[in-house]
Amino acid sequence: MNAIEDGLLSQQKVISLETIRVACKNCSLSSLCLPMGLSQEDVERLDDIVKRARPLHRGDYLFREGDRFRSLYVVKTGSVKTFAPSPEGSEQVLGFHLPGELIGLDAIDKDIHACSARVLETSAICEVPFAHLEELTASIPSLQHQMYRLLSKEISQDTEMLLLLGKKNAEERLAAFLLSLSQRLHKRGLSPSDFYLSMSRHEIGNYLGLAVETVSRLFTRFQEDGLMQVDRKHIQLLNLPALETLVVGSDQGRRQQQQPG
Amino acid sequence: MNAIEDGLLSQQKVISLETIRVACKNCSLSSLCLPMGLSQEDVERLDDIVKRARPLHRGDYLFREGDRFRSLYVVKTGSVKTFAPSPEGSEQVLGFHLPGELIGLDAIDKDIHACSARVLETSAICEVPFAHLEELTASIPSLQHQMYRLLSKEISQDTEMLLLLGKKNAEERLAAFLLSLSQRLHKRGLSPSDFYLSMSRHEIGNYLGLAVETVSRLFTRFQEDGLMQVDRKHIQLLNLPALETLVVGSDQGRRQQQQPG
DNA sequence: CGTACGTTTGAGGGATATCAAATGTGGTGG
DNA sequence: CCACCACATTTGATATCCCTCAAACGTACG
Repeated sequence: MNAIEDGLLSQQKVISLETIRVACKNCSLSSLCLPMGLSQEDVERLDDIVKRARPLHRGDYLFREGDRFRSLYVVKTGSVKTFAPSPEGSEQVLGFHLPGELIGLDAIDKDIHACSARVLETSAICEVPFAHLEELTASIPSLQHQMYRLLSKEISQDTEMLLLLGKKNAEERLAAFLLSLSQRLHKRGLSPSDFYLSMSRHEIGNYLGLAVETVSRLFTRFQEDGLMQVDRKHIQLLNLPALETLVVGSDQGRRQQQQPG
Repeated sequence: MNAIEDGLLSQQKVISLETIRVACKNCSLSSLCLPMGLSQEDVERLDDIVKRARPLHRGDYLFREGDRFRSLYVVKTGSVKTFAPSPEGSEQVLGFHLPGELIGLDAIDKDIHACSARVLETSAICEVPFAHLEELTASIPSLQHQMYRLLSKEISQDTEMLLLLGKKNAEERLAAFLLSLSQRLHKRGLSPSDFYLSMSRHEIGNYLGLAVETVSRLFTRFQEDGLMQVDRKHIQLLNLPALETLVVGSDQGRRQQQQPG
């Protein structure tokens, strides 16, 4: 289960690890290399279009807002944040991207990047020229389906985030954030309860729609409550079930619902 | 420009209105029927898979959360809301869908609907069986590209909404909501400044992450300020430029930004 | 015509932003 | 290696936006 995305495995027939290994010989795009039903040949075609990962460093840009859209990017190791300029200077952090995750899908429509992507720590990133990928998907139906699923999944994730920002209070938001990181790292075979944050408190707050101070206070509180151990960027989640309970909330963390017709 | 989506026309070579008319003879999916480069034959193939619009009434469900995913839906006339159950009873309104807009893209990934779609007023809705559409896109490259763009566009829209919920205050949110409706209606050839709201104040509040009372008070205030005329569900926007100014905000409507590395 | 519900308006309180300042940390240059 | 600076984080005090509670009113529908 290590380097493999849950969602991609589910609903798919079992395939040999060999197939995966070959497809990922570039460690290129675990998200894309799993479309089942690909022949060895197809897998190699997919692999061929992927540019090998080059190491990037903190602060480097994958692309900037306004750039022409050319490629998707897959995080191999490290992490990346995407953010959009809010009118007038300030920014909205749109997401943090961990190993195995795809960046740039939102730019297909306009053919221009509407957000910027910046590397948070030394990272290895693969580039997938979209034009090539698109050609390939036209001739490999299962790959096409995979692409639809990836795009659709991105929409689902945004939807979840909308729910978070629209309905959750500060406590629930931070708990959800921590659990999300935990689960995503776990999928990649890393520890779900012991990890380093590559982003600042400021960036976390921005992402969650909270002030830095609120984030800081919550970290302190969570620690006091025995939910986690915080040491600078080093995080240890001591009570995952409790965090999950927090996220669900008593459902009255904030605001109310609407009624039928 | 009437029944045609801006975004779909842009970046596309000019085509004859005839082509569009044919493709839309079902009034099926104006969002999908515009992929340029389709032969007359292709257009007919696309058209054939679309089930004709049937009239639905307020409260009818297009699908419910948990339903197996089979089709996308295109609003022909009327309006639809989508909403997801928040854990424990309450709901989060995810979106309001006006004529020409597509519903259901988020369900492709899991093959199960994660949200419900409910008709807000008597509406005509077209159904597009996704399996058929997918087959078709495999053999018509430009249609495939169109699908990618539609999915991508959905992501961009969610992203914008994230920014709204994360960074805007109540006033800015409502102004943005009104402008969004205005612009989308305008695209469909309807008045951008005079329309009826098919959703309740409650639903608007839920969607925007605000309490009903706040929405109501803001309507009152906007009216006092001469920005709009409100009579029950009937809305007249009297000062679109001023609303736009409101949306952009002085950029300090709420919260702050993060800093570089 | 009555009941239910959607909307509006008012009063008050609470969650979280904002302001301010102390402390901790990492990097730089002397 | 230390002094220094910039900045990240934490902590405290205060302000404010918006939610919550409450009630009146309007409207729709049986």
